Amino acid sequence: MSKPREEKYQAILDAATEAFAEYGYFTCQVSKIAKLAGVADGTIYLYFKNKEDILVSLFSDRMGNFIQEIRQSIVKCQTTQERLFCIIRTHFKYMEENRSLAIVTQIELRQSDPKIREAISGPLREYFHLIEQVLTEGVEKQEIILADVKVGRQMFFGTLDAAISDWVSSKKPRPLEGIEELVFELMRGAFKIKQ
Amino acid sequence: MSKPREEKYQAILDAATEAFAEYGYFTCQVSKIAKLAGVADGTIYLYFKNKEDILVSLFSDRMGNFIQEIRQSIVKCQTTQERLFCIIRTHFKYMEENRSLAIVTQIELRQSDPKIREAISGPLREYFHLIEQVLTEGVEKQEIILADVKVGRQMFFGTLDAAISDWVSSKKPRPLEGIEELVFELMRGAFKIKQ
Amino acid sequence: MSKPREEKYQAILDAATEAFAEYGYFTCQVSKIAKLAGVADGTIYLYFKNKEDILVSLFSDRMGNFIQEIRQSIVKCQTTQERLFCIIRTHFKYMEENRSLAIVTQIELRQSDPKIREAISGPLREYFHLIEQVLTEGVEKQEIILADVKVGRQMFFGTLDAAISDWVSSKKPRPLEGIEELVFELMRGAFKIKQ
Amino acid sequence: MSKPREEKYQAILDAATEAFAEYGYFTCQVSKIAKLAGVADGTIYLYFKNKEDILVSLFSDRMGNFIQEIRQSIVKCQTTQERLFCIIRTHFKYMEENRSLAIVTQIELRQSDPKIREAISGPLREYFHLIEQVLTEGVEKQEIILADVKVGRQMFFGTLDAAISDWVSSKKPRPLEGIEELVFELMRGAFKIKQ
DNA sequence: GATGAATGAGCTTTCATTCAT
DNA sequence: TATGAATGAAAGCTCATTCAT
Repeated sequence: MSKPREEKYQAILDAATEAFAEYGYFTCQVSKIAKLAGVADGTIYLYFKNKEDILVSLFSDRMGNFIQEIRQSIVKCQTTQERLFCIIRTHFKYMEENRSLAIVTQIELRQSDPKIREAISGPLREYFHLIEQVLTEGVEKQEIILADVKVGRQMFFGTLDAAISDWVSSKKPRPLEGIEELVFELMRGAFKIKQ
Repeated sequence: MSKPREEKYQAILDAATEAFAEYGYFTCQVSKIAKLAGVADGTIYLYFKNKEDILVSLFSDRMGNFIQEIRQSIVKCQTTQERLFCIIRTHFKYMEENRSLAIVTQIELRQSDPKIREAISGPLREYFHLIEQVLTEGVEKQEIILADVKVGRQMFFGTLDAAISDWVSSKKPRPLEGIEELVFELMRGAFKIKQ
Repeated sequence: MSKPREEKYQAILDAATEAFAEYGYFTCQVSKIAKLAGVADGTIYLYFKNKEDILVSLFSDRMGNFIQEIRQSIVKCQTTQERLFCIIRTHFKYMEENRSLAIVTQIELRQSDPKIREAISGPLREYFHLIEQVLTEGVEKQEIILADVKVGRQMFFGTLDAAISDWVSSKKPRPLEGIEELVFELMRGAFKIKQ
Repeated sequence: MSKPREEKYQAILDAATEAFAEYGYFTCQVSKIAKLAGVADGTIYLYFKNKEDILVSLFSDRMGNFIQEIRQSIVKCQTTQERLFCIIRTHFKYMEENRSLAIVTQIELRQSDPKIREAISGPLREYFHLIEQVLTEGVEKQEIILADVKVGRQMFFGTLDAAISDWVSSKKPRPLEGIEELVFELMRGAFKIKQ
């Protein structure tokens, strides 16, 4: 993609993130995104097939980015304990820096429209898979104790997700940074990680 | 409310639960609910102010029910450990028996439309509060160790929520009943519950 | 179909005929038809699937009617000569009484949009078939001389069609009634009909 | 017009003929013509005022060509009989060699959009006039018998038009060349042309 | 002259809601 | 109370046309 094209593509995606976060996917008109992006309505359709494609692209682009960042962050970690803490920290940091994305994620992650769900599920599943890999490896290396990796992932992700959800819906949220340690402490107990 | 009126009210709410679960709130037309409930489109508006009111009523009615059931179930429990396990079991059992409600909960819990969110948040907050009460009491009685009750609740609820989410979106889910023990085992570790 | 439903259906079809005749299918907005029919835009869609369906229904309804009238008119005829004259007369009379339909026929008969063409071609082909039957019978009974029935039909129909076309596009057309004899006289020569 | 300018002008007209024939005037986007002509969308507007102007130009250019060819072909004819046969042959030959133009003619000849109709009617009327001239002269020279020249022209043109229409819409048309004689034989009878 | 990205007016269609019966 | 035909506002999307490069 050429430079200015890529820039406008990202500008529309940024605008969509903001707009979806504020109004929700269905309540948000395409014209609102266009206005926010500073382009004409029709321009949107030079970059995206339709409204749904904006949402889907938003996910693969932003979530892809997010997962990549997570991946990079754990690469230098030595132990499972470090890896888990690293994911918590990066997850919180990323969402804190991308509040609108966090909201959209919270909101649209569970769209029931099957078409949308399917399209969205890819990146999310990838993240789930990554977490499960870390857990599996931890079990193998006997760094953690865990009877069921899937349930472990559900707890791990569910906790982060619920924390974000609270943070997102709170008017005056305490910084997510402040609860990293608290969350990790719980995980340590759950996974029987030695001090 | 008179008997037959109450019955039709519930019939519409049942229909709405099914329909919202299948199509999602926005994608589901009021006429679909009407058809499923076996009433005319116009009749809906004799019982509900508008489409949004159906969703909101659905939540306060069904979630109210749910919370009441949870409350009843923990009333006979002696220890925090029992209470937590009881919540897990009842939560899973209720959702398993009301799959459509579970789906709607998953989907619409995070509506971004501020009006809807506000209306929905009531029952959910009540549930959060209940969990936090149990945790607080557990800390006070030194039955569990927990640095931050809110984060504890996030982990507790988030885990259940993520489990339901997986269960709901899976074509062939393993019964939730089967993971109660697994989930509880994690909680025991997290909250440092003695064996 | 119930009485009032049928009436409104016909009213919309009448309005569509007028509107298509005046503006052409593509240039005519659905809202114009609705206005002319005295109904709301949305009402149109209670009776027709979409804009195209209006055109298609218009054809099968009106052309069906037309062909039926032609059929009825020739039933009492004894000779091929009478039948041909009868078709000419009825064709002209019908179109003269349904000027808008005549225009729509002229205009949309040759739509290139394949979907529309296909849908429209049915009734027209039926008419062609009817003419060819009359000609074939005439040849068999030796009431006319004709080397090729299809070409004979092309001439017969083409002539009527061109006459209507002129009449339709003329501001001050001479009545079609006035040229029945002239047209028939040409046919008599072409088909070698004995005096 | 300069040489390369004229070439590009014709290239666009060629492309438009193909594209209109395939999709119809309204269904065909300007961008499709541009693509087919191998030029940018904007370039079209350096040669034509707007989409409508393409259609109109197409007609005056191509139909002008057609009529000129007809004119040239009858110039060497001695009798009305020869002239009529010559028109039939040339008409068929030209359309057979320019199938797309034939389609466009069939389709758009009867546009209801008044502006387009008016613009198109010029060349067509010229052709009508030419036919009528031949017929009038034939009557005057007593080579044909015809009560009404206009009706005569309607029959003559209508027949050719209907034949083309069939040919155009048929998947496997018999060559028009094959029906020249058949058509002429009918004309001979209609116009009482002596053998 | 040539380009093609950008524009935005205008279209078809949907669907929550109303109201005469 | 119940109905369901009718409403009409509103939204996604297309595409002829423009204009900066």
